[in-house]
Amino acid sequence: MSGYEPKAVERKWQRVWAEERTWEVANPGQPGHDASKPKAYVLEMLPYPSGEPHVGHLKCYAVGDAIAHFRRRGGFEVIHPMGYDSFGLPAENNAIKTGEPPRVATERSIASFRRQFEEWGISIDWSRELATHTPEYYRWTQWIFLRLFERGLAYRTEAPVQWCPKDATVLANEQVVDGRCERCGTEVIQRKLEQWFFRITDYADRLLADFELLESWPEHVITMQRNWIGRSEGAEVVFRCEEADLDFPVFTTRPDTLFGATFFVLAPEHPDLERLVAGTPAEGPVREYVNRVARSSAEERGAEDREKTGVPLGRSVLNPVNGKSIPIFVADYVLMEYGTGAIMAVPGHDARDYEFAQAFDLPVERVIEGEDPEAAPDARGLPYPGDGQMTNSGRFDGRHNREAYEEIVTWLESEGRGRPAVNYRLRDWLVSRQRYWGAPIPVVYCAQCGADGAPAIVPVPDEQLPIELPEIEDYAPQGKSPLAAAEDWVATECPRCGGPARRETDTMDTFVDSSWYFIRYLDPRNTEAPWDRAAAAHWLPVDQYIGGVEHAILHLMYARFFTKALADVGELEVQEPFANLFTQGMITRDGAKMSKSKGNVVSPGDYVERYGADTARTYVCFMGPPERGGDWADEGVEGVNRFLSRLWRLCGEVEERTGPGGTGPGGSGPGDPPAAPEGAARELVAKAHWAIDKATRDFQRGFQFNTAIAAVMELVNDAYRLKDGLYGEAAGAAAVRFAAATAASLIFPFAPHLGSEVYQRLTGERVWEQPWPVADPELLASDTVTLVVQVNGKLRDRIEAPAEAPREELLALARRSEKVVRHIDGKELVKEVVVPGKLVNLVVR
RNA sequence: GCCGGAGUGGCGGAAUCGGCAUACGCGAUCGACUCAAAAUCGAUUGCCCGAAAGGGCUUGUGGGUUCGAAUCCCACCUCCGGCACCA
Repeated sequence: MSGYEPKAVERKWQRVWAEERTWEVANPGQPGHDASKPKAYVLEMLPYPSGEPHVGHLKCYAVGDAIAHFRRRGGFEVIHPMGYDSFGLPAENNAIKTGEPPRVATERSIASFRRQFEEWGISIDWSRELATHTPEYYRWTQWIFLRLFERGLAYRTEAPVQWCPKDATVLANEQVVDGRCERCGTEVIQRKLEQWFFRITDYADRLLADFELLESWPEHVITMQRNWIGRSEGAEVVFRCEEADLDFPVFTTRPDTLFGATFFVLAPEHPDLERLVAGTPAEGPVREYVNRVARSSAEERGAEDREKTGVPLGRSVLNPVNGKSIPIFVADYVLMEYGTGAIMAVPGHDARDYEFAQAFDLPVERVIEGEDPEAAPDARGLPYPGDGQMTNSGRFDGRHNREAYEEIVTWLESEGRGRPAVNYRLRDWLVSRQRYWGAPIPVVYCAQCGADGAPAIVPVPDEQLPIELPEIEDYAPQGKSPLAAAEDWVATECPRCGGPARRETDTMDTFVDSSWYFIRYLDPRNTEAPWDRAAAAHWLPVDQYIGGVEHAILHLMYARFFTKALADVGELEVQEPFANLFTQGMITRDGAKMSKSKGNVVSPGDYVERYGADTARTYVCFMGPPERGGDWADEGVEGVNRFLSRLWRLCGEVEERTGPGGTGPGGSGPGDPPAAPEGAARELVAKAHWAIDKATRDFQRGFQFNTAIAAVMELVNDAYRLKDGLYGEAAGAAAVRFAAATAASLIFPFAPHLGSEVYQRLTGERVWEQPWPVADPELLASDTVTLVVQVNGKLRDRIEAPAEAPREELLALARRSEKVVRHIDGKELVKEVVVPGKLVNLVVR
């Protein structure tokens, strides 16, 4: 066995795994299914295939694969599939630029991803591979759309939506970041358009409540989703405008401050504005203001510290609690998207309303006693957002606001002027896109079936699915989907009346595709149904999901919504898709996010080529705790490569000095530890058991791979330190062989090729077929311990002491120490603290 | 502003229950091997004083609890992430 040449070794084992289909698992009832084992579904987020995989992919799949291997050897039947999220804008934008059809570029990229995953040696069940852009897959995406449509969970309506002018498509709220398109960074504009939505808001409460059902998710991901859903409890209160004969409901979380409402504000987009000011002197100024707001960007409007602007309407509403008439304004600090697009303004107890009142010289009234010394610019200590005794509030005066809260709402309800209400920040999920490279929405528009001049929306029957994407020439969007140009495809027959109809030309957001792929893996070749229910019931939920934290809201929330909706439709038996979630941190280079423009992109392929996949994989797991980010350092890669080479050479030396590993079965065969080791042999065998124990606990405790790998490094270091004194006798040689085989076994989840090779050479066995090793508690314990002796809490000496020594003996040992004597001599001993097996602390004065 | 997370050697990081701070890796220095270099093997490596023995200091800052604090409590500072005119 010569020097460590990863290429040949890695290819050798990859061929074995491919030929023997080592990582394939069968569904219950199929041949090859092992019903004796508990199942474990280990899944990494599927990649979006664009270009080549980057280091983020390497880390995600290296981490996931380590978990999959650990679970397999822990006795689980592990399903570990792979697929591609292959619809989406980048491929289409590339098509617009180059004329190359998106399918061609996408499939080329998929081939490249698949090749690299194989080169990395990821243990994937390739029989379950899928790609979301294939008709075999999106047929069922469309099928699910129809189930949601039947239930009223998919609907089409006109609404103000976020439009990206560059990508010429609408975006989901979640895809707008700081007023800009998440993908291309272009400022989005608001447009009023007919679009398709999924009614995710119906599930807001369940999405919140069912965090309870999750086993282990990072707390911050749950918090982010909770904030995104943004549930607030309060009341809806109706303010009446007599002059215009209009009722204005508002949402408030503070009905206890109703008596302090001194004005009223509508959002510039409020539909009743026009009616309120038509033919009045305010008409001109209001229209001008609304237009100015409409022209301003979301970014400008949302800017912090922005001065409050607005225009009075010259109209007023009645405060339902005291009948006071208060003026109406239009102002852009009120958002049409939240609540009812109208607010009651309580400047005495709300900072924003206070600012507006200052700018427009409006009265500020106190209705809650108390003050906030920091936040209050006003001499009276207003605005005061806190709690306290009510005042200026009619019959509620003197009551504590929290106590009176419900009573006020009940009273309003009895008057017909209000009711308890809950509001969410979450909006319905806008799923239609005016783009080509996505799953067509399976409905047609039929004028004949329609009424009042509006065509009817007719769903395509299941048996006509999939509605396949037509081939087209020009992928550039022109404000409507490029599909609209495929006239032959658009013109169709109404499945209901048989008359002429036109197909929907929008396609679905790619997040729809990725909201259910983890179920399709369970039965990926089914042509009769999206999945077999028994198969889904067996494998779901995903036991361990792994991916980037950037999907904390979008993908993870959509997938949760889909799972619940599909359970409601009767297709699934679980309420939550992912029982445990692990989010890996991002790898940076020179402290910066990798990007082509910065020229700091690390290509995994280069490192796999130079050092081998095992080194690259082990390195990304060794950089630091995998949930945290880390900076890529070439020196670190070399350090890991050095360690793997050391293990490799140790294996070669063991073979040379003690003969080749047998091919016999286990038992007391090669690679087993000596029966009763003594001295250095015992020390090394004990170290191996320590490493087993440490690595096992690190795996179980949140995947602390960096310290698990460090433990194996320590084992190899000790083997190097001790080996030359051990080869001479049989027990010593067996100890070295056992140490090296154990290191191979423990490193296998990270470096599967080297782990397999070394383990086989030393033991004749296939490491992945061996159960995960178990540490022998007897070898973990040692006869003596290092007793730490402190004087007044300061370390003064370390003494070897019998592990089981009683308190008195430890104290005697401590007091006898010269180094200790020096510090206690001539002083009064005040206290003696003894922690058996660990430490003695002598307190003197 | 609100909600999370984190501050430990020259660097990445470890210390899992309040008990040896700095495991492991990188880097650096020295030695062995070599004609030489690389590779490899071995030793040293928190800071300060000291020739040494030894002593003092050290986990963002300041205080507290405790025989004992990186770890618990209080106040503050800095950095990172998320949300942000959400009524």
